Amino acid sequence: MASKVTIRTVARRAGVSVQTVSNVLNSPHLVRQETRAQVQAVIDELGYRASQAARQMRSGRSRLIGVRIEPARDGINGNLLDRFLHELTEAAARAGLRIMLYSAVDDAAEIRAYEDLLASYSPDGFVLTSTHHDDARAGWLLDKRVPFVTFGRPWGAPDSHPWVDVDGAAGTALATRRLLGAGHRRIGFLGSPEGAGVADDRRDGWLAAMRDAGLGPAGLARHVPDTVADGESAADEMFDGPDGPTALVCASDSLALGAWHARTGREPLPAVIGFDDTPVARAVGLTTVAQPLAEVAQACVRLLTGVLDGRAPTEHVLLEPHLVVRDSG
Amino acid sequence: MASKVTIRTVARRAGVSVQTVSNVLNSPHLVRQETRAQVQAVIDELGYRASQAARQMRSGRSRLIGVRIEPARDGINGNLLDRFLHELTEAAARAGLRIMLYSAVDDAAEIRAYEDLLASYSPDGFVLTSTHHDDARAGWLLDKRVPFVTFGRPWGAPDSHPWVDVDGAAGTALATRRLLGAGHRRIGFLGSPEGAGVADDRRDGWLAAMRDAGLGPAGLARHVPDTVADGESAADEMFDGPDGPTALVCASDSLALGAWHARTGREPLPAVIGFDDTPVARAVGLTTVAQPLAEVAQACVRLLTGVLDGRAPTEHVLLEPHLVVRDSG
DNA sequence: TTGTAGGCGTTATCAA
DNA sequence: TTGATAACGCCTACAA
Repeated sequence: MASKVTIRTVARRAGVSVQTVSNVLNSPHLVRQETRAQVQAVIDELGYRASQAARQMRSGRSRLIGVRIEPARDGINGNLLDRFLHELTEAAARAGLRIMLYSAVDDAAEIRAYEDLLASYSPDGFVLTSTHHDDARAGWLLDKRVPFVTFGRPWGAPDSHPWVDVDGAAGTALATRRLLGAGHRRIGFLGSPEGAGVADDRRDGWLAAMRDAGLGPAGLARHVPDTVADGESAADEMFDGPDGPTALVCASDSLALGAWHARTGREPLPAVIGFDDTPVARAVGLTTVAQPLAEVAQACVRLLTGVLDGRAPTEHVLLEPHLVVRDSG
Repeated sequence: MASKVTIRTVARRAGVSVQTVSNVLNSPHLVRQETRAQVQAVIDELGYRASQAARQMRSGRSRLIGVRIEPARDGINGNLLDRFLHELTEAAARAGLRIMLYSAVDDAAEIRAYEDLLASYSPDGFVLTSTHHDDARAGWLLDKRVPFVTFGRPWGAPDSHPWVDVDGAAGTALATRRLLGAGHRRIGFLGSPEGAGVADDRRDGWLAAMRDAGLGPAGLARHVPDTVADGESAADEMFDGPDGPTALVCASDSLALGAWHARTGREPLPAVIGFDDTPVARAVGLTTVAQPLAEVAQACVRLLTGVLDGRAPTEHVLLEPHLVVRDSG
């Protein structure tokens, strides 16, 4: 292993003081053009990079972002967060930040992870996913004045931190309007249990689009646990019922896949639209609502760096989803 | 923010020197039982944790593991690495290690990422995934004496680093024997192009199982790019051909899903078995070969910590996959 | 068994 | 515009 290149190595080689090298890196405007170029050449030649550990000791900033990786649940929807993580890693890298992973099974465990991480690696901030009602995490971080952004609105809580989210209601409205345009009138909605922010948001988009079209939604909505099996049995019942729907807007690809199974063999074939554009949707040819994950990730990084730089502590971003049209509706 | 708790805070509060606190943490056996309990009580009370930055400056160890997160490709098989990442995060945490993410599009970019990371955050080691022939990464790391483990054998290269892998041949043999047991005789194999280690390995298992059963594999193997569309058209051709297979062992769930589409409507219905137990397989009811990812992750951590502690530089672990039986075969 | 001194590599302060 | 010096928090010698 080549002996370590430190700021001193560079300084000596360039014939300047270590402070000058540090300035070239952190405050280039303080250094004379000529000196700067000279020092930069040595830096490039030696492939010098400042040690994060030393830098952090002095500056207090780790350039680390903590992100939770969830245990693989259902596997269909969980995939969404994995794709988000990919995008976030790249967006963070562009801002000079690295992602550090931790796992936790619930809010309380996640808060313990914060304590642990903050006291040892001291990440500069966190990106939280899957916000929900009575979310204990935001309050804790706010209280400790730890910078963070959430992917997901602060459901039912005041707007006291930066967040990025995708307009779920706009997504289901998009899906509903497409089905209306195709001539459907009895368009059902299949979602997860009411009370969760995301679930209600997606239902409201369908509801609004139906009402805008002058249609009554009576009896056309069902709420079941977010699994393929529950989706299938609920869709079967809906299709079988009197005045059953001819098309179904689903709040997730898991439910939509259940509905996709339930519709086979029926005549005429009911339309089904899912949500999240997961690999499963692509694989079976399910029309679905897609979230702009790359944009979400970029916005998260932008808002978080904003907070780190002491700007705009409660800005937020709401992005529009779009429809990916395949065979099912 | 509560003012920072350092080793001095703890020392003062416990009425001992900082050295004693450090010893309680790092060499408890040097400290008298009574003193140790006393100091530990203060540590717990204050929630003290040693600063990684300071610790790393002294000890040179970051307790960080670098892991590449790949751009989401096909989405079906890429999911495997995401699940592995979940397991790895947890296994690493149990060993007091944290995962730091980076992304790279090819070997060269990944090596640049190593240089970058090693010079700034200096992770203690790396976990590499997706090893392949002429893999430039292992050689580079070996040369720089950077500790690492691979999930994947050193295909075609000498056994000069620790690795963990799943026996792909055993997996396809398992699948083939199941089909043989169900009475099939013309069992085809659908895999990705030959020459890649993983691809050949999985083909060999099918081949061996066929020969063991006294059956000739002539004309029963096809190799196409690893996508659903290629899988579908190849499977269609195979099923349509003279003496076409009545069952298909596939080297991935992507190919198997293609075959799953191709088989519908045929009489009798051909059997199809996939590989990797991805969410898509679960969703459509595909029988598939599952890799023990939690065990792989644990083994990776065990081998890597072994290297970090200066032990067993070339140990390796080959794990057995198992069959997840669903509807398709 | 406990305490003291020094240094890891960097950046902020201040002086030149 | 540049340079010397101190300090961040910890751990390893070494001394008591």
